[in-house]
Amino acid sequence: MNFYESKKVNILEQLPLGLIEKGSLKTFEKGKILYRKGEQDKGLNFIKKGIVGLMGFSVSGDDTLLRVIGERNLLGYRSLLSSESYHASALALTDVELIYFKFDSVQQLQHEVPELHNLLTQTLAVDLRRAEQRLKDITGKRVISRVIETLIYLKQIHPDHPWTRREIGEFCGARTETVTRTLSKLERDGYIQKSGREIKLNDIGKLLEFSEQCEIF
Amino acid sequence: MNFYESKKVNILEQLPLGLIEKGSLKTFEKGKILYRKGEQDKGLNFIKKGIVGLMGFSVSGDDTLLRVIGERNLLGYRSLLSSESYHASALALTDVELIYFKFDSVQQLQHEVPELHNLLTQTLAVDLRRAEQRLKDITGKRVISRVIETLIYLKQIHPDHPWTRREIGEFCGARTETVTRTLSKLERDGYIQKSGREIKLNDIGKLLEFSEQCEIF
DNA sequence: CGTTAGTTTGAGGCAGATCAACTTTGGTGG
DNA sequence: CCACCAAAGTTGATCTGCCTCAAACTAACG
Repeated sequence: MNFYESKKVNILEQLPLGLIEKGSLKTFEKGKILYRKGEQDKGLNFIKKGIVGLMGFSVSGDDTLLRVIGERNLLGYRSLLSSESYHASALALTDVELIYFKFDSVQQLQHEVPELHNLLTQTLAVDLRRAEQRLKDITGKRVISRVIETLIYLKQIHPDHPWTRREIGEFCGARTETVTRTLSKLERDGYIQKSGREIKLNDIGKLLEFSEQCEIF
Repeated sequence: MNFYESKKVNILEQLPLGLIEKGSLKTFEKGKILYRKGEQDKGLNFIKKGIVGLMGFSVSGDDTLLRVIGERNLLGYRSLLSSESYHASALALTDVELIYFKFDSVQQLQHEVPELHNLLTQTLAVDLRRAEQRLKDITGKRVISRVIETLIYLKQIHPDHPWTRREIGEFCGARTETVTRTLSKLERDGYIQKSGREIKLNDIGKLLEFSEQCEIF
């Protein structure tokens, strides 16, 4: 079980119809900010359509893609459940449609939809594993392994999204130029195929095998 | 609110006496492994005495200190709440005494001690913030800032523990030699005082100010 | 007091960043 | 449908922060 392995969970099943009806629909164009680091808001956002990136922005321009939230997933639960303000900003990586649910407190969530509360606890636990594994990878592994694992992960979440070199780099801690060079090498060695902006992974098993090879001194 | 800021929570208040009596006492010498990555166990460990490090071990020897669990805190809740196996190993950083509570399932925890379940959810959410902020720092900031913030954080958790260069480095993604050099520089510039193996922070505000200065360009 | 773990300092190397110039892609409006 | 343009990607040259290796020193502990 590594960070790039992901089980898809159907959050929708845990959202009672009554709740959904109370939610309000919002739309954001690609590139727009859904919310900013530091803002305080006790609410949940259900991503109906599109992909959202949880971003750690930096003055010097080396932004980090902390988390990727795909369709039919929730956003904002970490802040709600910790009663903290947002620790990062949410960016629309595509055009996004979401349903926003307002809560007054964690207690309300827990009381009104206890199953959802439990599901979110579990999601937090999985997110934490993923973040800590990436923390380990980012210092311990070379860039080629990180790019490979990031490719696999991002493709899994949203196979059809044309992930940019920038996004891949921001996720695994590398510059776009470095990602480009790495992808070129992977294509030369027959592990992937690039056609225009599209990246096709030939064989995930072989890729992971190659990734491990690269770590042996 | 950054990763190195930490609020102390008293878990003990949430542990009913009945539960504590059912727990079993275990002791580990410094350097011993409490549990290993991959093991499966539905239980909680209450650290009665000592400090535990959650470690990401690596064949090449660049280990990562993922989390530090101090006295009167719990360990093992991420695995319990996600129903996953341990994603990292737990290492006794000092001699450790703990009380182990066996659970059959998340449901049991939630049913028998719902307040504890809620507290753990909140803890997960805070841990996730911390991990993601470190993820951002480790790529975006230079080693000197990371060492400074790590010093502040580790000192906060356990002021009296003689944190080693290795532990500091394993926490912030740096080699012991690099940590040594950084600490020497910080001492030369009057920000800290080293006496033997002891590190004294003169002024946390000044340290953080200096940390930010180092990030300009 | 010897042994082991931790610290310090120096010299040299390298993975990946940075800088710069150029090409390709894909969306937009005329 | 094509021309245009901004955004994304590529490639090369150079630089550098931190790692690596090595060797000596110091603290802690049975």
